[in-house]
Amino acid sequence: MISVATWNINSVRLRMPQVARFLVEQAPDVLCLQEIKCQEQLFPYKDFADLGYSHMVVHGQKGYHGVATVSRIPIREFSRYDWQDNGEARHVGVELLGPEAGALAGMVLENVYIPAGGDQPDRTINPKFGQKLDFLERMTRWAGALDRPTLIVGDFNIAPLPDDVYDHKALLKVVSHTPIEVETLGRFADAHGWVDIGRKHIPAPTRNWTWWSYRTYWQEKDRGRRLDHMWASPDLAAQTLGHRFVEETRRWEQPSDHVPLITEFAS
DNA sequence: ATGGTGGTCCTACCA
Repeated sequence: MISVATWNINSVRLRMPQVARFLVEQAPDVLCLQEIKCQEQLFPYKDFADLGYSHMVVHGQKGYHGVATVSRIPIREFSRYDWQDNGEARHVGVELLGPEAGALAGMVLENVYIPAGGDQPDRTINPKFGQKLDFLERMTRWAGALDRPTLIVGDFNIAPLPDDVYDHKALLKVVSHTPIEVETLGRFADAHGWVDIGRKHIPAPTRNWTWWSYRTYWQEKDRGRRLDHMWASPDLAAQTLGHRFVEETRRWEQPSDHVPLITEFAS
């Protein structure tokens, strides 16, 4: 069995103790991080190596965004797309290398941080919302040309299903759950036949939220959303053995506002 | 619940 995890960590340097605890307790073979919020030369390479994750591919940026994939299995950088066409570090892809990767050797693992999109769901008054939709359109064109088993994971910043939020009707006009975002994400899904691993193993309407606001009011009400996802090519999806999200990390000291997801594959 | 909290890096910007 090989396990792959994803976590929007909201500063990897600040939260390295939580990351270490997660790696020790859950022991995924590969971890994809989003919002590392540091340049590549400031990434805590030694901390990960000391934990056994000696293979690292980092796409960093000063202060904002940034993604990294760390692994106990050999990996090599495969891709680094700028789907927003503005230089922000929101993607890195790796290839899993054998023989440690077993049946997953040659699998491509794409780690993405889709833009949040600002507050107003109208591209004419909020350019960030337009950039989010354009980012998804570029991903869709890319996905239509894929020709090898791929797992795409990360913070999609969209909760697509009615049961992916605490109140479907109340959130229809809130960025992350608007019909235009859900439809645009749906076209991305159709472009490759992606399988939503979270909902394959935890079907709706069972709750599997991955994000809770830091704001006190929302936390007290326990109002979350499923913004983080792991989507697999159809052939790869047939190899999944299990999937879980580790909600308890949201209650740890000085937590990220997102929780990690883990998928297990037959190997 | 148009208020509110938290990150980076020092002044706003991003989520």
